Amino acid sequence: MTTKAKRRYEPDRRDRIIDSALDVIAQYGVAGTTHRRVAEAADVPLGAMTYYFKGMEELLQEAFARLADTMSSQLRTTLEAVKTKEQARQAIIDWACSEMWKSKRNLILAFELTAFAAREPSLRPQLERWMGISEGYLSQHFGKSTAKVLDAFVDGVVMHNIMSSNHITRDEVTEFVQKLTA
Amino acid sequence: MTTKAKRRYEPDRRDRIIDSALDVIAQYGVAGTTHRRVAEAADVPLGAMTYYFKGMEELLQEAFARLADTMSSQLRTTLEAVKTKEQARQAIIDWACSEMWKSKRNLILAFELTAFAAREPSLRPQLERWMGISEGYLSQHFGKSTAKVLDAFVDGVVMHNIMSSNHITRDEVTEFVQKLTA
Amino acid sequence: MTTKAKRRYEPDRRDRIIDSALDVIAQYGVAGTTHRRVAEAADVPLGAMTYYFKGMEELLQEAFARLADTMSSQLRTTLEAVKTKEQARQAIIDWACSEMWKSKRNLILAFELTAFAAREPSLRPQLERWMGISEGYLSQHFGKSTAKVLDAFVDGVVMHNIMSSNHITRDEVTEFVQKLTA
Amino acid sequence: MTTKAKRRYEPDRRDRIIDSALDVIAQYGVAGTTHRRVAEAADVPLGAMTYYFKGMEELLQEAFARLADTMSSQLRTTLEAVKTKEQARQAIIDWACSEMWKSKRNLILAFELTAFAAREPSLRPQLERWMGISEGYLSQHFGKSTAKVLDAFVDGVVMHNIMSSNHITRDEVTEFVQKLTA
DNA sequence: GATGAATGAGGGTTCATTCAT
DNA sequence: GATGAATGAACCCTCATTCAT
Repeated sequence: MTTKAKRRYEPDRRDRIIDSALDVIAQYGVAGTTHRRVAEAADVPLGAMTYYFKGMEELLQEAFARLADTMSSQLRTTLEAVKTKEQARQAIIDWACSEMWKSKRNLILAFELTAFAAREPSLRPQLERWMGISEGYLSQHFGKSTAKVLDAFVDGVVMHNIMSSNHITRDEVTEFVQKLTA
Repeated sequence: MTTKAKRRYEPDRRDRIIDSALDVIAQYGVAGTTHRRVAEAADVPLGAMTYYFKGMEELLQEAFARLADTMSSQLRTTLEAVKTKEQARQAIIDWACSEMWKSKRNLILAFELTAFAAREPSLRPQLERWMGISEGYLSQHFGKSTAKVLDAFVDGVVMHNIMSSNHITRDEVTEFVQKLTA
Repeated sequence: MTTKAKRRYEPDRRDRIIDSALDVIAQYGVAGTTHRRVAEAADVPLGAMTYYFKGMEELLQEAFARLADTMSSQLRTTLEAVKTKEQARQAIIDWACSEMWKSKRNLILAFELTAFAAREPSLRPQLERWMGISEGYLSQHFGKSTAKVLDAFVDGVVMHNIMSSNHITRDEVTEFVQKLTA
Repeated sequence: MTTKAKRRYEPDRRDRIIDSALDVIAQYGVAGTTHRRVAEAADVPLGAMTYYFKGMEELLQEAFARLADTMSSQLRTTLEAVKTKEQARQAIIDWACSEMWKSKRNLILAFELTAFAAREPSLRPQLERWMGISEGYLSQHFGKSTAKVLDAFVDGVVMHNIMSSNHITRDEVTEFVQKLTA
């Protein structure tokens, strides 16, 4: 009878909380992320926060872990269909210019994650694995050096395009990927 | 015997506080940066924090402004002696492999800054100016596209080398800078 | 042995806090009323203050609202049994010489309230309602002018008797109420 | 050469500070009266506050003392020309309806003062003297009882007229003063 | 299992006051 | 004498966390 329906039998509350945590981090930064804000964003009672997570730390770690997972799998999806060197070039260009980076949300999260991971050793493996993905795929088609460098190049382009208003176009990316992999 | 010395008439305390703030940010992140921690790091009384700065916001902004300034001027120093295209190549390689990035401190700060600036529009200009420096110098020797891309490449290398344990060597950087600027 | 008892599930804590707030205001003035002092007076943890009240402002407003309520209802009790003009005279005299004003507490609070209300428009309605009560009752037995004036007279007597040591006696009050209502 | 002229040889700075203190009290209440606000209102350096006054307490006391003085002397001026009983009646009516009470400033100050004096015994004598003034003059023309009561009546009228929007008119005051002094 | 009322540590900030100049 | 830079105590308030239900 009350306006606020009781909320029971909700299997993936934990998941929803994690997603909401990422939203809150994107909006307020890790600095401004509080149990209260996340609870409200996820529409769960405050008590649920420490019921599902041992503490703020655990929540942040899981949130960033999920972020890394999500991005990794997107990247993987882009890369795993690759058969030829030319497809590899195309895939890496696609990724650099992906829609994913059009919204600032993901990049902000990536920066927050990076800064956070630098202080939270437990996140390092996840981060390294993520960063290793493209190298893994790329090294099937190019040398190891080229793979590393291509990877770094893409990261740089993404960062550059978000931070600066002087964008690098798809054509420019294409041109230089050609040069790097000639 | 370390009694609390009276501490008056100390010029450039403001400066010391800003430096300490950067130290604290590097260690605890913006999230964990508090007046109390900074005050202790700078060895000034708590009251000094809001005496010298209108509030936490102002302190963070000035800290990041200084960071941007410091890095900018280092970068400028590296680049301004450049006369020939070959020197430009060398300078950019030097910068990518600079000692500056050996300590995680600066990179962590750069990430915190970036994430913070994304939410603090007042920091954007400073950040953009910083990011534009190398492009400015590089475009005197290469085309505009190449300048942008070189810049992104260097950022990517730096980031890659900090985040991943699979480092890109100086030789590799050199090789690919050659290719990009051929 | 006065260890700090655990103190949960205590109904009407909010009420006790409000009462304690009035005590503190009476003793230290609004100027000297702090969360800490009230918390100690009410024997509740400091955190309870802003848990039960959005802020100091809300606490003060509720405290003064209660004061007005309490006094209003006492006044009403005194007046509502009145049937005849003579009873009305008696009631107003009773009120002027009421025990309520023997303790300075209530008068001090009344002054603090008045001064506070002058700057806090949200309290005005409550204050006006309070001031209108006796007029309402009195005007059933005397003219409107007389009601207003009787009201003012009583307020003046009360104030005078608290502030000055040269008291107005009950007999004197009686005599002049007779003259005013003759 | 600076825009802010040095301020020297200013004989009555202390006085100006006291006046400004009353302004600040009227605007913010004793609760909101700080050295900084008074210093700004008086346009004196902050350091002057504790140079001229031992502390906030002393400042408040002197401010309220001056308030009492000012009001007393105005009252005295109104009353001292009185020769006949009729003039005394007129004078007291004038005072009750005086312009002084038209501005809320003075009444607010009076309330703040009263509340403050109740807690600051050192102000009591001043307050009693003030309250005794009109009685002194009035008792030359009426009986002691009547004098006391007239005094209280006037105070009540003033208070009523400020606090309530249901004003007592001059005619009504006149009518009841006649009754009280018949 | 799940909740939300309750707590107290610690946050940013203000301010009366001190004291070297 | 007069100042204002400097201090630290105390302010209000937020929040992660606990625990009785």
